[in-house]
Amino acid sequence: MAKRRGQKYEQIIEAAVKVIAQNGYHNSQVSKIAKEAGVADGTIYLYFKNKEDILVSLFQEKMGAFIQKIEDELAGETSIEEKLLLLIVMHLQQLEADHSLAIVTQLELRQSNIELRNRINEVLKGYLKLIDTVILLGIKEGLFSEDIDVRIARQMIFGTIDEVVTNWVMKEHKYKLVALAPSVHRLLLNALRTK
Amino acid sequence: MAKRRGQKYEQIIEAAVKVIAQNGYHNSQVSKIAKEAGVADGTIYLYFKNKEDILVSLFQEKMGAFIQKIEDELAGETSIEEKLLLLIVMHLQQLEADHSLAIVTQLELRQSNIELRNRINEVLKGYLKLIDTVILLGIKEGLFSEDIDVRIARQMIFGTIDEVVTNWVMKEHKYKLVALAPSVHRLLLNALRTK
Amino acid sequence: MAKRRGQKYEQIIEAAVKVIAQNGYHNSQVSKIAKEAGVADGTIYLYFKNKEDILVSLFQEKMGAFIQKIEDELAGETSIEEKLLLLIVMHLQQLEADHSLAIVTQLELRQSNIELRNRINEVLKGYLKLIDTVILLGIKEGLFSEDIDVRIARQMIFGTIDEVVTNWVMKEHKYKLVALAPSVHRLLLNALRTK
Amino acid sequence: MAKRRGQKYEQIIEAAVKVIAQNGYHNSQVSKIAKEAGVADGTIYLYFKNKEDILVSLFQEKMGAFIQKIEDELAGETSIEEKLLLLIVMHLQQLEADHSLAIVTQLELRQSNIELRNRINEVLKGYLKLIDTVILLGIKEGLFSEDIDVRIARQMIFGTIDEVVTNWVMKEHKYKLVALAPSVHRLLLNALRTK
DNA sequence: TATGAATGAGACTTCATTCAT
DNA sequence: CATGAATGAAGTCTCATTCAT
Repeated sequence: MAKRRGQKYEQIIEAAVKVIAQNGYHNSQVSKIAKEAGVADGTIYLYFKNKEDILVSLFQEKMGAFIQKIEDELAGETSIEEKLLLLIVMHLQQLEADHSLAIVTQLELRQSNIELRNRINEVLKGYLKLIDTVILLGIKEGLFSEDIDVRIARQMIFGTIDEVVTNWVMKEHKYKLVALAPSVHRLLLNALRTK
Repeated sequence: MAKRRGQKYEQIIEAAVKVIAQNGYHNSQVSKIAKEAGVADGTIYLYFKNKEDILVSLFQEKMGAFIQKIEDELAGETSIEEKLLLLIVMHLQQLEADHSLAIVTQLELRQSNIELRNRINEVLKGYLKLIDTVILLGIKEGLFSEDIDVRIARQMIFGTIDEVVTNWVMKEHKYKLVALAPSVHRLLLNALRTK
Repeated sequence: MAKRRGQKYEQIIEAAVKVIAQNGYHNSQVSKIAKEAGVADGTIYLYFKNKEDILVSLFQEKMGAFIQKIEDELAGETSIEEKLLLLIVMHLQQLEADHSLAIVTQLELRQSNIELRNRINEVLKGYLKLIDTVILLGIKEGLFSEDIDVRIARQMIFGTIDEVVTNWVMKEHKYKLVALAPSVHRLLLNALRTK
Repeated sequence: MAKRRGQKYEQIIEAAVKVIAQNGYHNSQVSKIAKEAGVADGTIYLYFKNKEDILVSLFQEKMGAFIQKIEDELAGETSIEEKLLLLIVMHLQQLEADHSLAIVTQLELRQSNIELRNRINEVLKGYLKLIDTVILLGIKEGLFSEDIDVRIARQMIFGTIDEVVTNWVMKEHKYKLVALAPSVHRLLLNALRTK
């Protein structure tokens, strides 16, 4: 099986997001995904090595685009403050724009086994590096304190945004997520800013 | 089945922590836990309604003690700064003291289904309230800004500590966890403090 | 899974022989065997490691008894001629007495993969050694020529009897198998006898 | 689908022998044979009705040539003894000359289902008739005993040679096969010869 | 209370065959 | 003639839970 891209590849990824968001990770049989994608069960295996590969690919595709977008936007901003705000806004925005994807990334994909989790983390590394870049730039420009432990700061930024999104998902998207960006931004900026 | 404490009840809980930490959530069969606990498979069902109930009970027992300890200690402290530091230190300390438990709470139990996750969150509420108390007290005493969104602040505090612990677990406990408390404390305090 | 013996173990073996003889090797699903044995599918796996293990065990059990019987009888006979006749008669007799077993050993079990075939051959070794013993004794007593290549002689004896049985099975047991023993005996004896 | 010979037909047959000898019967998918033959999967079905048809055709082609050769050679010989020797020698020789084919005929094709086995036996009939001819001629000429049961004698001859070849294949061709011909010949001749 | 043998539902994946191009 | 992407049926095995002892 050489991995192939193509229309069906996309169809299956989209179907997987939808089916997993709707039925939960452990109740998302390959046959269900195939049906939703409008292909035969066996066709899945022409595009993916196995079921787990669907999930990893899903995360790679979606997260890849996610990171790329943020990266592109960040390049345009000049001030650190705005860079941080933009990062938060876009993170929240992209997940708010796709409820199914939010459910999958915040809840369902975390039910996977450790091995899959590690592969997901591999993909996440790109995003974490982006965060590091902003922190380091902030320190360099004197906006953030030199004493900051970059690793801990990154864990704070990611941990905070992630927790905010997860709470929103578990509250079943009952409120506007992006609206929380300013509060989050203020807190994180405060945390890092030189006093 | 009337739930009942007893020596075997404890034995099974401890066995579950050990087995899950060692074998992973999805490879921790009831029979394995029973064997580790030194009881027959059927005996499990005299003490727990089903497998999920073992996990919820595990979390309740361990987290209950966890929260209680923190609550007790916090009562003794006077300054907000020290209360926050204590909360962080104890959170890290307790998990660092029990690697198996850390693996189970940070990684394995998150592989459970949504329903179980909700029941776990129910247990977590006690801890989150504790955090809220500290924040509200800080605001009341004028140490923390009045503009703070308490919910977001709580999510930042919990999200940050949780992310720090998870990273430590995934790095296989290669460094001292409590040693990170001051850094975490400084960042979080900064975030909340009136400027 | 520690292999257990017991009533169910026997039941499953017998059911397997019957089902395989009736439906053919490749159409004998575990569920079919379980049903015939009057146990649940899962029960099979309390007694056998996997499906292949049923087949190997089946062969070991049946062939073990088969060889044992022949060995016991042979011990009683004195003359080589009669030993050889007895071996042929018992081989034919035992398979004629159990048509299902004959179908399974002559046709169905040979459809198994090489690995299983090797394990089956391992069991067969006991029988082949028995044949060797007769040949060597015959040579020692001067009845059989010293020039005989024991290995080839053994292959002739086994190959001939096996072919005779297989033909009988494929002709659907239309004639008396043991009735052929004298003819087979005469030919094989002639082949080996000093001239 | 009118069956038709042609370059590709041969290619596919040769590919099947090679693939089956290398990968085993149950691991020889149509796609693997197609790839080895250098044609598309679908092309197989322009030359063969289905997968089984490849195997039967393979056996027919190879065995047909096999029998023809032996038949031709036998015609030239005058004495019965030499005819029998020739038959043995050629049988061993042809399989020794093509290890892949030997593996396929002695081991792999026997893993096929009963139906296929029957069709293979159909092809074998030509060979068995050839053996019968030699036996009958021997009896007619007074070299072989009149008491001989021709069917049993044929089964002995074929069973013996077949067993000898199978043992050679399973010992992974570690010794010279044709070298065994004299021993086999002596035994079989002895068996049949008038005393 | 305690045991542990027995149950049986449920899903991933393979691969021979087809057919539109 | 030739291709190869797509199909979809079908089977082994695991493991939470029960219940007779």
